[in-house]
Amino acid sequence: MENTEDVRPKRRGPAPLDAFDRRILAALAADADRSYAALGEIVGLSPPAVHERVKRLKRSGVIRDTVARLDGTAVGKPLMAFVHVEAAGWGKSERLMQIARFPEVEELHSVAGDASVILKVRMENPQALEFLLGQIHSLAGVRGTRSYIALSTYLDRPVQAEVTTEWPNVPLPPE
Amino acid sequence: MENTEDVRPKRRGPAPLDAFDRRILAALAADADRSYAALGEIVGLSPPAVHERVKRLKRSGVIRDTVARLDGTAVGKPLMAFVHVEAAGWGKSERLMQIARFPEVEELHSVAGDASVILKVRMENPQALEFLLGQIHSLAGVRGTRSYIALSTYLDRPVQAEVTTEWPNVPLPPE
DNA sequence: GTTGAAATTAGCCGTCT
DNA sequence: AGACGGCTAATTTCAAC
Repeated sequence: MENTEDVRPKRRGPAPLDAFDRRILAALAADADRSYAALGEIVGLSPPAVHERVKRLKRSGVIRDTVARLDGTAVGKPLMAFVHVEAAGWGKSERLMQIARFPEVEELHSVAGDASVILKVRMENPQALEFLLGQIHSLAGVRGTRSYIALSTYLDRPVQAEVTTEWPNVPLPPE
Repeated sequence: MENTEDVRPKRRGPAPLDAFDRRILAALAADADRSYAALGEIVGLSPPAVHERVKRLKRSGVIRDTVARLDGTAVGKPLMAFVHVEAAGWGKSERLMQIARFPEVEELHSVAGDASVILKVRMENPQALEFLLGQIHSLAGVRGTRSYIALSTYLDRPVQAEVTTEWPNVPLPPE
């Protein structure tokens, strides 16, 4: 055979995740406070094997980081809101990025839709939100904002490793 | 003295967080993969003292859990979107709650504003979003939805223990 | 990937400051 | 309430198979 080594050299892009990887990721996304031994029991591997895979998944960036999730109310931020920012020009100005410096701002996305940027913020009270909105409005090119204050949070979980497979037509099991 | 024991018995509500607690929470929210010895160095306490506090913070619920945060694209969900659901009656129907069963749904909040419910979803492709929107529209009382597809995510971090104190007038440091 | 052993670390006493 | 010492059990980590 000749000339096969440059056609799809080995694999392009990141290594695909096998069933073991998926199970490890699902387990760690649900609770990262687990020993490799416990993980091994869950996914069906030995502790060193799990350790090896976790190390690889971290290196490759599949696992971004592992963090403690705090209770917003307990740390003095009972008020959560999404803020839609409508920018005149093109949403991503360097100045706008600066609002990420506020610890109250947790997420910042540019989006397609009738908003240029969506922020997720969490703060002490409405006054703090008012102040932040003032800061945003003071930026050049900001046409307006719309805020959606959370009344209740029914679900708040990290990225799930699982995907919906029974597809289509899983007509939402009644109750 | 008489009759002082029922007036503010000791303390009501959760114990307030002191400066050490704040530092511990900030460190763990940024990276939960730390030994108590390392944490102690950061916050200025001995390992046992840190251990004691972390245990208390977990018991009291200030630390909800510690999780691995996965890369959406790497797990096959490159498409993130916020979906606003406008419900006819009162947003929180039991049926609507059932969409939390989809692993693609990460957050579900009822909000004040011109949307009854806001969902954060992450999925494989637009077809998957179309399917999910179909499921939502099939629910009784759903008047309509508006979707905001994320083009770029500039910030995505957990609840921060810090709060903005230099307040008001921190005019967003120029670059 | 598995097994088995070594080096760290976690977890838990006391007691002292 | 925290520091310190030591102690045991558990976990991480590295070795060989």
